[in-house]
Amino acid sequence: MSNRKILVTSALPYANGSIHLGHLVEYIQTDIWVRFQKMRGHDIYYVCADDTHGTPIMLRAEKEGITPDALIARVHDEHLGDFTGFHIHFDNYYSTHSDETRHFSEDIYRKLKAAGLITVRAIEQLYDPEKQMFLPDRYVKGECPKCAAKDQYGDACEVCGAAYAPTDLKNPYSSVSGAVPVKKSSEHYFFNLSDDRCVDFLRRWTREANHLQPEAANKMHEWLGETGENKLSDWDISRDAPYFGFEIPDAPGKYFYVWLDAPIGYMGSFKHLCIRENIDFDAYWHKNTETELYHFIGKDILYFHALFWPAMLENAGYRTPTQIFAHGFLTVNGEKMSKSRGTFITAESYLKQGLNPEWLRYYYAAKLNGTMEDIDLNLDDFVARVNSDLVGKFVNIASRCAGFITKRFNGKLVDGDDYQALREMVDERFANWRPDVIEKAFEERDFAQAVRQIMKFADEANEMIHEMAPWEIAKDADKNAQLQRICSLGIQLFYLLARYLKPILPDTIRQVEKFLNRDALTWPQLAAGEPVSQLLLPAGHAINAYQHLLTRIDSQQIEALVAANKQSLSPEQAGSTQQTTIAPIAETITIDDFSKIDLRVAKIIQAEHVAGAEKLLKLTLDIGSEQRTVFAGIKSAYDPEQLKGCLTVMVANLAPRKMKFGLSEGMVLAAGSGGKELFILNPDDGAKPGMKVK
RNA sequence: GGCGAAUUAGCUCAGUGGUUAGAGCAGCGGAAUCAUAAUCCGUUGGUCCGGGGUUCAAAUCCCUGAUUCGCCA
Repeated sequence: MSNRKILVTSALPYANGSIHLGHLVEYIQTDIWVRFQKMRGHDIYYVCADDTHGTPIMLRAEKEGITPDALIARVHDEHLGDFTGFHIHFDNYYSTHSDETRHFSEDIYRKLKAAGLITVRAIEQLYDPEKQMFLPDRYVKGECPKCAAKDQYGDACEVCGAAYAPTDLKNPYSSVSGAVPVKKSSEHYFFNLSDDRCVDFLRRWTREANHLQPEAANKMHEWLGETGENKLSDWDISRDAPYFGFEIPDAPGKYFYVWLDAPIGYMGSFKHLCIRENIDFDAYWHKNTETELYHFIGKDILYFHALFWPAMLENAGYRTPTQIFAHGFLTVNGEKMSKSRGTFITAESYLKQGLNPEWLRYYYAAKLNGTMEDIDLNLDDFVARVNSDLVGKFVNIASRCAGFITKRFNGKLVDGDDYQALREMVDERFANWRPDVIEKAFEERDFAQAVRQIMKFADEANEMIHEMAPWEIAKDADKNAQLQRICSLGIQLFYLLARYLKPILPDTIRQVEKFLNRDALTWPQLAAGEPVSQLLLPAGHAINAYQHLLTRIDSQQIEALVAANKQSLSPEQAGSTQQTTIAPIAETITIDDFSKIDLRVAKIIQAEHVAGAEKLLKLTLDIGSEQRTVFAGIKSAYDPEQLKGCLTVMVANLAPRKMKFGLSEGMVLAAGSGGKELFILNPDDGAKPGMKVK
């Protein structure tokens, strides 16, 4: 196979937060793939960096009373430490706040400008007069224009889900200073993504040469629209001072938006590596290069990597990525990671609790299949799977054979005719053991498939040892040769498995290399027609004494990990929650006003989903004298089944209202802000349907 | 509201028109004692989300509904 020249990146983690298990999906996925390619002898570089610019970094540094440079230097070290702890090996881990990244940002910008793809126009935004800065959407809070919920961010309402512009918020305030923001106009620089040159190029690029996974290509097609449709808008790439980033050439007080220089950070990091190791940068980034460039990313940032980024590169005269590999999100126990449940687990805490990073690497590998599907870290399954596969199956093979080899044969595996017999046995029994199946799965990032294959062979190896029962043979001194043959076979099979597992378990396999007295294991490669036995250790090879390679996970360790990551709501958070949920008391009314409302105890005799309704449940209520149909907006919090037979309270004299799904004859009473926070009223035991509530 | 994805055994997942739907783990019964209680054999377990359709044949293709998750408005 010819030597491929490959450059690989993982997305740049933001320098404003710790690495957690969700991040690690991507870095572990990338690292496994890179190690696999390295083992096969390809020239491959893996670069990454911290993404260091933008308002959040600036404000956080200010809050901590340090400079942004000091903040990003500290976080850089933390991130790199976390990655190293998980055996993620970068050829370079750099920072976007670097001369190299500045150079390419300016270079690309100038080329786009020269091509007439940059325009300047004034836009109006919210401005914090006290802090004297423009406010990103997330830094403006106020009341939702639709549902009036308080303390909502400037982009979307967390209560009703409405999306809007920050200027739509009622009673807006700056979450930086608390001041009331004012509208202010300023000039912004735009990359003309809607230009035909970009749109036509992207239409082509997103569809051809497997640049994107099929699911991703479909999504891009949705964003691009049909030919003739112009769905893309120009991209605002500038931000006004004060901003931590690179100032735009010839535009004093204007800075590149962090998302412009983030992907350019890939180039910056690689350039830095090139200088250090004397690599030809242009060979990898020149327009007509035959080198390969792959970006591993999360599906959330596809937009930037599959639209903005190739359009920028293409129009600035650089090569575009060979492929974008997007993965899904991580859930823990089937749910979003949650700080209150303790499933928002940081990389640091995992390592600090003394858990083996390779457990996680293996588990992720067993789940990753190269698609954009989310993957679930089920903690019980994690313990069972790792213990069973790695300790029970894989490591056990070495453990159960090595003792005899060391004690009885001084570490020496069979040679001569016995070696020949061993080879024949392997070829007969493992004729289907073709490296290309596993190799193809690794290449396609279908690690789950690779792991299934590898474990199937581990199962077969254990079965084979069991059939030959070396512990029986060992009792008969005359059968020494046979014993050595069986145990040599076990070790040989273990050796093969170790080679396949090396990209996933680099540290364990390093110990295996010592145990097997071998230099760095390479990828098993068989020419067509060559027998599997070609891959074995040579005749008469001597191994070292076995020391155990991997321990099992104790589920108590997992419990401790979750406990360590469990955050009870801080007083501050609890306070703000209260603020949002306790609405002010309304205007005083008289008893007569109240008595106009006829409240009745109602029994829910039927509750069902309403076809096509997002929030409604259809309830049939018994109020003694009659039955009523009521559509209630409580679907987000209640399952129809759990409501059947319950008693609640309804407004019985509310004017009926015609809804899309039928007539609603009253309403049931519920408390709460909405979503899951919704609680219907229950009368105390003894209440009967129809009773008046007063 | 529009678009898309997912839904298969207790758990995690294979299986894109072809025997009676599979694996690993868990469970149950047994064997074994080389191995860190690891291993091996046997076995229980399924409305393939529901309903309808196409077909000689459907987990698989089509329609429809439910649920979950995304993206867009």
